[in-house]
Amino acid sequence: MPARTGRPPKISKTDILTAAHRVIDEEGTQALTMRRLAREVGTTPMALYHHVRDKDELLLLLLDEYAAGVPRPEPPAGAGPGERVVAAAVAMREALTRVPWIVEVLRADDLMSARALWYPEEIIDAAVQAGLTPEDAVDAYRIIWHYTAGEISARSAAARRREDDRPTHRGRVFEDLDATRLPRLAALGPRWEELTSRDTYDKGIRALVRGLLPRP
Amino acid sequence: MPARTGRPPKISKTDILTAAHRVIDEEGTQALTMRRLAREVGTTPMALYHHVRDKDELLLLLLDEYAAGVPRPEPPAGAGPGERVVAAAVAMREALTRVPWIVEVLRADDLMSARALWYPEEIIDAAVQAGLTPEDAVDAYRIIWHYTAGEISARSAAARRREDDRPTHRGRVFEDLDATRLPRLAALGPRWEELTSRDTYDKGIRALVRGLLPRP
DNA sequence: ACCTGAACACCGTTCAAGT
DNA sequence: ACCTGAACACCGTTCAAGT
Repeated sequence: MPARTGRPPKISKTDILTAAHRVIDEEGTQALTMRRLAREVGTTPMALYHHVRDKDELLLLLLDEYAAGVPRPEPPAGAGPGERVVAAAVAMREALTRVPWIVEVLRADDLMSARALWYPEEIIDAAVQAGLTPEDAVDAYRIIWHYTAGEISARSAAARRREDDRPTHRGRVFEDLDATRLPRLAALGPRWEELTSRDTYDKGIRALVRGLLPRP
Repeated sequence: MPARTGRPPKISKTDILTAAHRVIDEEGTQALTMRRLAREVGTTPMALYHHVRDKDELLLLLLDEYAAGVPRPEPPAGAGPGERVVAAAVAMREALTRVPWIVEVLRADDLMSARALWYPEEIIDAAVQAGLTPEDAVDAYRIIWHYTAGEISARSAAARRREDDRPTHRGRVFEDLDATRLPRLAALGPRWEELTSRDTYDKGIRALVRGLLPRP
């Protein structure tokens, strides 16, 4: 092993990732810029590029770091395959809910940190146990993933909307619905806000499992 | 009606929206910036702010304009409620697929152009016909919406990825899977790309309908 | 009433130079 | 080997002034 030469490092990858994590946790994904991050770790924007190729790579590293902190949970003992799928999906959603920005990074590549692949593994395995072919089990996983990603991103967008309290477009639209063209919505109108703020993830995932797995 | 006074307009809202539409169609959402749009219609960025409050309002107007072009399809004649839900969901997804950027605008506010509310109306109505309470019908619609939004945005992200052909993170991850920890994925590994490029929207929506509506 | 110009406070990234 | 400075080519938006 040759002696390390040249200028000694001032900042490390770890410094960068720690700071990035902090910024995202405190102010959300859109606050994470290379320049902001540089300020946070006390260097110039360009120093960062010596440690990561570009912003995309930074996000991937962040994702990996986060995934490392998610423990692989045990499947519920004595549960049938359907319950195993539900448990894995609920755990996956739970893990992602605290970090909805990840869904945006992930969208292009599915759940692609090697450390988080436990979720698809468990869902696919349970689906095969339930009697699906491997191909159908992959379809089932992808359908569940699409549902989960959609739910998380809708919920985090709704949370953001509640924060800035300017009147929503939705509110204005629901105030003057044409009751003859849209009778159901017009009748539900006053309760729409309340009805659509309920957490229906569980209900949806159970419906999917009922519809996707063969009846026992 | 008083005579119009002052400087005659050089550009109209319609000019702006037409140009915006063109830019998005040709180069995608991320190409639509106020400055770029100004160049396109032949003015300064600031002139635009005389016609729209800000970029968000512009996106909402664009959404509305697009929704106006989506005809209200007839529910399939003689079909049961389950088939009506499937048909409406498939039509909704079809309408959105050509304009995936809309899903991002929509995410915060559900399907909130008054002109596109036919989709939730039809889905909720069919669900009530099938025997659900209005509350359960709203849940069913939202679950279907989350699934649909997730599917569309995953698919459009995948399409974008296919365009720039640098090797994907996913590819690298799937090359060295730990077969003892993740046996199912390791076995599927070589076929993952092929298996996850299939269109499974229909399969998912049918599973949801089976799982959400009471059995006939 | 409508448009312009200059300005503010930002982005990600490249490139050449410094220690 | 690692960091810096200046620069490029962008953003959305405000504000004061012009026609």
